[in-house]
Amino acid sequence: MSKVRVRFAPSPTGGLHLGGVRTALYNYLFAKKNDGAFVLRIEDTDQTRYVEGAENYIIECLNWCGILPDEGPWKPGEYGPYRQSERKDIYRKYAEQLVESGHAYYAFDTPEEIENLREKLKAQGKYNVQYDFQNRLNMRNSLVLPKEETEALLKINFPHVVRIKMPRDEYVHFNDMIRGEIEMPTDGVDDKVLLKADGMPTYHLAVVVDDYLMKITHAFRGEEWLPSAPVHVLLWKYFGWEKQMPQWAHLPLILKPDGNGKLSKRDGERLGFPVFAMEWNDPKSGVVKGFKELGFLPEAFINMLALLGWNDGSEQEIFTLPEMVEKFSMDRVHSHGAKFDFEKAKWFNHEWIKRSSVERLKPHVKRILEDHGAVIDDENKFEKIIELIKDRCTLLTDFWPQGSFFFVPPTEIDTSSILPKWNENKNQFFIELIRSYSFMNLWDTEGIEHTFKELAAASKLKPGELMGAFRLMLVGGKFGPGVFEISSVLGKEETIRRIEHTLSLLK
RNA sequence: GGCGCGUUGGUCAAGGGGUUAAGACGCCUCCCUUUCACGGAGGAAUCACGGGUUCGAAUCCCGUACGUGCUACCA
Repeated sequence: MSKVRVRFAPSPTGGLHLGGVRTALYNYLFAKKNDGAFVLRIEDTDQTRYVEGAENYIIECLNWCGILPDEGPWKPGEYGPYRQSERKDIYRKYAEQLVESGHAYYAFDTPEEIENLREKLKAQGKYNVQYDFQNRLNMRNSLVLPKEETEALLKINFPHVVRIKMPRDEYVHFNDMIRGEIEMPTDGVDDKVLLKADGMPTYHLAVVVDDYLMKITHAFRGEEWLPSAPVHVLLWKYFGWEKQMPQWAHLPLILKPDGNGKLSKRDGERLGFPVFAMEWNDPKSGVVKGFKELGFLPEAFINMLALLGWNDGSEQEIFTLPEMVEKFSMDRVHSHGAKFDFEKAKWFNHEWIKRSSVERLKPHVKRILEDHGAVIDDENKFEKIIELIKDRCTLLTDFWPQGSFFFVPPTEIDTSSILPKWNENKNQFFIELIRSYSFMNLWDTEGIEHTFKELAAASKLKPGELMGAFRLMLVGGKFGPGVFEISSVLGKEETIRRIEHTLSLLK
């Protein structure tokens, strides 16, 4: 058997959304699992939808996810070029080959003429308004025109397209790795344009020619392609490449969390969660944040995505990329769509943060804290802080609200929570605490706690009555790790300073 | 409208003739913690509907409903 080769073939038309990343991920997993090659092919045949910068952005996203392809426009292998626009000259020859063999034809109809056909058929009450076997003989194409006229039109380069001549009353069979044997009637599909008037191929022609030329063995794409699959299968057959046709797998859709339909960029804006992997700056509509900017770890992001439509049959939900490579199989991918659940996505991230080492988290957290103006001058302290608060961070961005008090004294100290029970005894306790603390030489958690509790006992106060206040002084609120640990990280001077500050507020 | 694909708690899902129908998210209760989380123990909640086949159906078959996709010189 020949070497496994798969491809991810996005159009550079905008941000890379969840569904796209998942398709790329499944391609990656399948390729690695089978010791094959993962190819990136840019499908930029629609020049009207082309967006500057989208290609590099896609590569950056894949890189962030850790699933960079083995071949692609930036890293050519032996099957380039990897942009379809740069392969333009290849396609015409194949389209003409099809015309010669009688499986395709030239069509000279202008867009207006086709529109007229649609209008006419609609007026007749017909629902199937298609350029197909029922109508093609009424149109201006090489099927009805005399041979000389066709040739004359081609000679003067009259705008034309090449259309496939879909057979009538036939069934196309093929095997889908997820859905099994599929049988589809050819009647339902119209005579798809294969080569456009501008000389560019449509998806239908390009995908077949390129998959063939690039020796693709397995072709994975979204479920939305299923209805036109007969066109592609027929093309493989008409070209005489049937034996090399890749194994198909049509991936389930990722759906909106609430209503119905495919997840779209708009849904993210509407429901308040990202749909892109990384921030995308659209030339027209502006900047849209991605999972990365929101504080997702790439490991968590792809883990979550992989499980949206696949599982290994066990109860395991947290997988590293190598684990997924090992466990992945296309026949365990679902045949039905899944609604995206942002809450669950965040759970994956939380799990990953909890399980990640301080070392792994360090660069991310450092960036986030420094963005808020924190100065990290003590590596040991910094590591200790991460260790102390990582369990309570769902997103990487939470490290700031959860840890800012380590770097900056709390600006808001809500004394109202302790004021009702505040009295002179407590005030006196903290005054003495400052004194005791100032005499301490070894500033460690145990010592801080011991001193605190001993003094509390001497003052005939319960530690519980005092710790809330102590926490408030250090943190500014009712949250965070143990107070004595916080104090030990903060240092003696800073601890005393914060006690004094709050005491002054309570006067 | 036509054609395709699908349907297990609110969501992700395991299970593919005999199960008390796993597990996870979310929600609720309790424990731990003199904070907030983490962690632990519980709880509520599911086989779309109707017919078959079968001793027996969530599981196989047929309908229906619902959802979703396609129906472009877009991918």
